[in-house]
Amino acid sequence: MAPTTSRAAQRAETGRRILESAQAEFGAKGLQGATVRAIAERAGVDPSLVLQHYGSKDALFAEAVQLPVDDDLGDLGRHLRDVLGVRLGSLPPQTRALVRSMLTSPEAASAMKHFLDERAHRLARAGDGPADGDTSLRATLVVCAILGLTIGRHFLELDGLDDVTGAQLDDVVLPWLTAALDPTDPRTRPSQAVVTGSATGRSAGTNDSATTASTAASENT
Amino acid sequence: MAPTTSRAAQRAETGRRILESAQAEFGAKGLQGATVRAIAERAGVDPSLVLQHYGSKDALFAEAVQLPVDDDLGDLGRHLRDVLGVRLGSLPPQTRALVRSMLTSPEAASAMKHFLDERAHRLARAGDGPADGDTSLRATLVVCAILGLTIGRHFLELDGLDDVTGAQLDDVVLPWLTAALDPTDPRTRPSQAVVTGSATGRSAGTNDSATTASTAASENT
DNA sequence: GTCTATACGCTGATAGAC
DNA sequence: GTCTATCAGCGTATAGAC
Repeated sequence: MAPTTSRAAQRAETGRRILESAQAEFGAKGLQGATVRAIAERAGVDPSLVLQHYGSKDALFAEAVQLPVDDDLGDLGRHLRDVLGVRLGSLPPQTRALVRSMLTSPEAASAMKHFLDERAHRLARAGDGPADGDTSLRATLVVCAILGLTIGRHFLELDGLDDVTGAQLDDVVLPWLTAALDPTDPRTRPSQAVVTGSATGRSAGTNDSATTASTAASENT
Repeated sequence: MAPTTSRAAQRAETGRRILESAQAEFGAKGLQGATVRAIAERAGVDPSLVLQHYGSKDALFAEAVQLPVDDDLGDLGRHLRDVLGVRLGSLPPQTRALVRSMLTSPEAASAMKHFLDERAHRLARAGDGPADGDTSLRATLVVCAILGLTIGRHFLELDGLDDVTGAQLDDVVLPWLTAALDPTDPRTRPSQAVVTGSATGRSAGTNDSATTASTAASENT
């Protein structure tokens, strides 16, 4: 476009293309699976140029998985919409690359751990309820649930998540997640709390095996 | 022991040791990261014996990630205790190997998807509430949350999960998970949020102006 | 600045000696 | 039955020609 396409600008542009290709390749194949040759081919450059720009494959990976600054943590609903791709077309390439490699690369695992730890920490502090001993656990619950949903949606493509609507997010998922943060919510208390006066009769159906497990609290390690 | 320590029995025993070593190695390094040589060394046998017994590395992996038949799905609390290692010392080696590789191996991803899909399906059918359109979503929510907790606990070692007690499982995690399955819960419908104070209404502006993550999400091949 | 050629290690897998 | 020796391929990374 501009007539002044200096060599430095050209090089920077090439570096940017390489980085984008690396994000895509890392996001698809992971750190080990992605090869320098494939990244170069995707970027339309020579393999040696990739190492020329970023020194090594690991250094390139470290650059490629730098997550965008997570501005507004408070808006859980927006974040959930982004992460489930209801609003975004898909996951951001940095996130996809980091998640893809977090189980097989110690560096990626560490980066993801610190990212989620801080998220949980900020989420715990943002809670308005009294900070009891379970506060950090509750925040971590939410963070892990979002992580599990991200994987189930974008990496495993589970059947139950392939067509979630924004309405379902607001009506089902979001209330459930916010409830986990509230220690006073009846849903996160020991005994089943029937708040409304028998709204649907035996809605708590204790004969169902899924709800009977909270009785035996004797076991420990 | 028996006088008939035949060569066939010896061979079967060797094969079993190889399989155990493979599970441990796959669980630690993943399918790509684990090498036939390392598996053999862990088992105390020659590398060629590994291929001799199982034909190929992929075939060995397929054997190694055969999850134990999940008998009683109903007992969510027990499953949660197992999966978080509060009861078990750690994750079963098959599970660990499969989870470790599910993001980088298409075969492992497919195996995990089908496993979780069936789990969610059975969980949805076990619900006593009326099967509305959100039933499969609710069951998948629980399944994904457990998956996320498993990863956060055993693979990322998040701070908020490093010392969960059985009591916390019963008092906060379990009620939260079971609540997700119940559509008749009065708070499973849109209610006021706890933390954000916004984004609870369904029609909360879905078209924000500044989203940092969506900038680099345009390019693809 | 970019590409060619290549060094070097490690991988899975195979054939044959003991 | 088990192990030794080896092959063929692909990986990253580097040195030097254009």
